[in-house]
This record gives sequence, C-alpha cells and structure tokens, in this order.
Amino acid sequence: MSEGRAEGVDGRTREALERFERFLHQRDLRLTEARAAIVEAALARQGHYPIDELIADLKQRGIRGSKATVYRTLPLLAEAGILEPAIVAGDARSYETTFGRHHHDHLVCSRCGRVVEFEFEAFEILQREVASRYGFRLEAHHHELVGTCPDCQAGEPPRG
Amino acid sequence: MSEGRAEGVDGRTREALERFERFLHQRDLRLTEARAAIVEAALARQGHYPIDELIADLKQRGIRGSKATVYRTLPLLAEAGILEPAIVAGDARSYETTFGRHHHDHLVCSRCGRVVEFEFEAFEILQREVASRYGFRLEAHHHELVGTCPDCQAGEPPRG
DNA sequence: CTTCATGCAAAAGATTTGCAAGTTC
DNA sequence: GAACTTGCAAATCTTTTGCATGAAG
Repeated sequence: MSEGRAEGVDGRTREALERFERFLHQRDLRLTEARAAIVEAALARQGHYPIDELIADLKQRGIRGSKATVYRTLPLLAEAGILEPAIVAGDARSYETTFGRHHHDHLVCSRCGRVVEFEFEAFEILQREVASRYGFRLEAHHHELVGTCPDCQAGEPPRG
Repeated sequence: MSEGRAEGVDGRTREALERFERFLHQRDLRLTEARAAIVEAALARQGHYPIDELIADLKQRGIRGSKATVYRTLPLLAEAGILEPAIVAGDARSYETTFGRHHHDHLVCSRCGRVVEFEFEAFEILQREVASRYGFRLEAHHHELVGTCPDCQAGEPPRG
C-alpha cells in the first residue's frame, strides 16, 4: 500500500479496512493492497458466498489477489470479526460478511435455496440460558432453519 | 445378502436395517452386505464422526465396504433418516447417527472440542413460530452453541 | 536490510466417477 | 438374463504449502 487507499469506497468498507489494519498491526502483520482488495470484495458481497465466487469477484475487479492469498486471508478476516464461515450442510465452504451488520440467523428454502434473514431476540436469551445451565461461556452460535418457502409451496405438485 | 443378516446386532440397529431396507425397496435398490455393514458401523457410533473414521471402523470390523461405497451410501442413509450431516464450521464433513434418538442440539467447546447435547423444547416452539411468520414450512434446523466449557475455563491462563 | 506477503506451481486431501466383474431378483 | 452393486483406480475439486521474488517498516 503506497498511495491513498480506499478511493471510492463506502463508509462501512472504510471502517472495515481500519479495523482490519488495527487487527493486523497487533500481530505485526501488514495491510497490503491484496488484503485490502479482498476486504473490499467481501464487503461488497451480500449474503453467503463460496470462496471461489469471491475469487471471481477479485478477478473481475482489479485483478489482484491470487487464490492462495484469498485462502490465506479469509481466516484473518474471520478472526478480525469482519466475516464468518457460514453454516455448511455439506456443500462447499462459504462465508458471510458480518461487519457492520446486525446479528441475524437464517431461514433457508430447501428447494430453491432462497435465504431469509431473521432476528429474534428470544433465541439469544434462551441460548445464554442453556449455556449457563451447562457452565459454558457462550461465544457464538450457528442457527439455521430449513424449510420450503411460500413460492415453492405454491408451485408444488400435488402430493403423490 | 444371502445368509441370516444382522446376527449379534442390537434392536436399534435391527430396526435401522429394516427401515433402510424399506427405503431402498421403494427405489428398487437393494440392501446388500456392504450397505448393511455401513448401517451397523454407523449405528455403533456415538456423536459426530468424520467419514474416514467410519471407513476405519469398517476396516477394523468385517473388512467390507470400500471408501467409494461408503461415500455412495451415506447420502442414502441421510435420506432414509438414519443419519444426518453434522454442522460443519469449516472442518471435514461429518455425520451423526440420529435414528432412534431424541432430537437434540449441541453445545461445543471451542477449546477442547467437547460436545454436550441439549434438548430445549422452547427452541422448537419458537422455530415453528419464526418459520410460520415467513410462510415457510419448517423441515429441519441446525442449531449449535459455541463456547468455553467449565473445565477449559478453569484451566485458563489469567487474562493478559 | 529484515521481516512479511505474494504468486505460482506442486502437493495433499477429499470426494466423485468410469468401468469390468460380481450379486441379487 | 436384466438391473443393481462393488471395488479399484483414475479423474476432479478444494485447500494447503514450498519457494523465489517483491513490498513494507
């Protein structure tokens, strides 16, 4: 990174870059151009994305960031609290950019793959309850509901 | 399968074999020796297991069931409701044998990997609530709490 | 200049597939 | 016999690593 970075980048992305830079400094690592490009690509993404889509995004954009660099950077971004590995029910590894977003969980359509986000405070409360019941200090959770969405129910063939 | 199958097998395993056989019949597939051996190995397992551990079990036991056959059989067992892919937070694909067991969710220690199972009816109720709010027909859910278990908290170095 | 980062290509794993030979109905 | 299975090896895919070269402090 030599010139003024992050031109044309929105506020959330800029904040993410700042947070990442702080995080890296703490470990004597550096915010390089390649890493910044990956942050920008991740922040531009919505919802869940498999790693190779992120790599494709990078190729389309500036062209910087090799596959290996992306693989090396994603765990750092996760540790820095910028993104999270997404629940995987067997398919390819995916991530979700969580920086600057409210916590939410997901409702996934098993037919069409549509993802609906929901927030429901009662879950958070009960989760703390369960953790404390077992003496655990709660750090995170994965919660995903799977079902058939209204559209797919409508287009469904009558039960055979 | 020619000789009397399932000798020395417990009731739950026998029921699983029966269910699987019915499932296979519906599709004009067959309950072969290799498939039965995989069912037995899966039913003998507790908790989460990566695929290669199941394969190792098979090698130890009767020696039948090649890697490819196991990979081909696991999705069938999942469809038959005998096991389920386990939540994966990034590592290797694992399964859990659910046949004949109460539904439960998991509390996982992020330090030592210990897994505690819990049942909490309130979650189930709220999940139905959320699904119906969005018009989804609920089919399944993945719910995992991540934290530090009591033992690991005790053995923890004082905060630096 | 010393340490860290990158890209490429090779390596390592995990999963899937093609196919000839063996089973089951 | 026709249809379904299996095991093996080869083919794919995904992710990780080694290393020489290029930046950053």
